[in-house]
Amino acid sequence: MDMRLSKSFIKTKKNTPKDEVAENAKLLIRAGYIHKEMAGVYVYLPLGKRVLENIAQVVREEMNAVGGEELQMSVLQPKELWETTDRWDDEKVDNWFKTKLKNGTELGVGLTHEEPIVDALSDYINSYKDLPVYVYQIQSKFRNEVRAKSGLMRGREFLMKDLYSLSRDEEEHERFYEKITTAYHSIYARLGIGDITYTTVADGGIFSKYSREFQTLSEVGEDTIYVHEKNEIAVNKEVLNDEVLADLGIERSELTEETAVEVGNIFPLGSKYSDALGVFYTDENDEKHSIVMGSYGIGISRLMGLLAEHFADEKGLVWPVDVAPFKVHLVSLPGGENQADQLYAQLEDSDIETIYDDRDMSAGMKLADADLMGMPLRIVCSKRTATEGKVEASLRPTGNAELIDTGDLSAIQKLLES
RNA sequence: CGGGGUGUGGCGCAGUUGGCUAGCGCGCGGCGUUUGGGACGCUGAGGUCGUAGGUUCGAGUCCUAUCACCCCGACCA
Repeated sequence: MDMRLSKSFIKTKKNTPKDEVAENAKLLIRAGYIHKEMAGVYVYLPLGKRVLENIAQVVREEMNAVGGEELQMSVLQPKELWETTDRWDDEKVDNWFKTKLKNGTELGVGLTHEEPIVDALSDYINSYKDLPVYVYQIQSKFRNEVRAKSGLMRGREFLMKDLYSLSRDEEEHERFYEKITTAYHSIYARLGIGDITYTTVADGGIFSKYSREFQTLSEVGEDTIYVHEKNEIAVNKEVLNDEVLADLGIERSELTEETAVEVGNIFPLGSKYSDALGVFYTDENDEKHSIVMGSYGIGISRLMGLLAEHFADEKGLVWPVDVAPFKVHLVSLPGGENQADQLYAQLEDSDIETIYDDRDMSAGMKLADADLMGMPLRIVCSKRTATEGKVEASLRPTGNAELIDTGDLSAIQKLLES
């Protein structure tokens, strides 16, 4: 992909709109990653789109690894399905976006997909041989939040991965529940927040005693959790009581209070939805059984906001390598244009994704932009480096510069892996 | 949905007790000089002041309504 800044419409900004307060949105707007369409609704510009895709890809790989099959549900949903499970009423679920067909038929705009998933899969599930089934999608969700805030962290339209499991019994469900907990941790580890993300005991709703949240420590979080450092778990403030402590076999005094961002939540659903929608399976003896379900969410766009804000420094964004829209930010300064052109061609031929700042602008502005945009590795070509037959490489997190031989792609690769 | 606040060129802001042609910085176009940390000179384009009513000789400024946005709270992935 040719990504020369001189040809792209992307531009950085010095000022951010004054009505944007959340640090993640401010940074991403200034750096040219997103555009604010309205409160809680953002447009993903080319750079932002690539970040979103990269995060989604990490999630996708881990979901596939535990047997997930990706599909895409519809955003428009029929009212009847939700009436079956008594979730259509605004009294029950108050953040629906609802709309109507020309003939007056009411429709829901997807905010979650338990009912439609069960309904769609009912065509394919009859026997015990058809189970278990693990399906997921990565799709925009719409929720009519009374108050959008915190930039990408709480929008009205947001990208989410939701997986649904349909198992033969509690035991089979349990096994998958544990497996996906492990998969979630792999995801957070790959995104660079593994060490500050805790499996957290949270409210289980009506289906089970507890659900599991995945909470990442961050001052910008909306949740308060109590971390048990030794056991590497946490308890959401909402459910912190003697009973929970007893269930977990821990003491109140061992917990420390932290602020965190919910980056995932997994729920045991029992057979509420499958029963209500009349979807069962028959076993070897031709006996009818309920299907045990679970649902598993990860907010992709929220993660983007969190990562943007978490890794940023006073100069701008700092992306983890796996998430960065481009791995290398190549900058040409006067006298280094030819050297940079050549290197760009080489990088293009290899699979090292590179954004090339070939604009005719002052050095200070180009270097500041490179910092702001936050690619992991910056390479500068200038009169100085061209004369020496070297290029200057510096890693964004540290800023430490070193000279490497022109065209030494393996040195570049090595730096990216460090 | 309760409380608080803000709407003036693309962005950030100023605009006096109502007064004359609505300013400034950044950004943008042209020309020239510059070039390792957000360069400079000259020059130019761009706004019926959120919207709709009203008061007044006269409204960015006062009144009413309305819309949008932000913050705190409640709620939520």
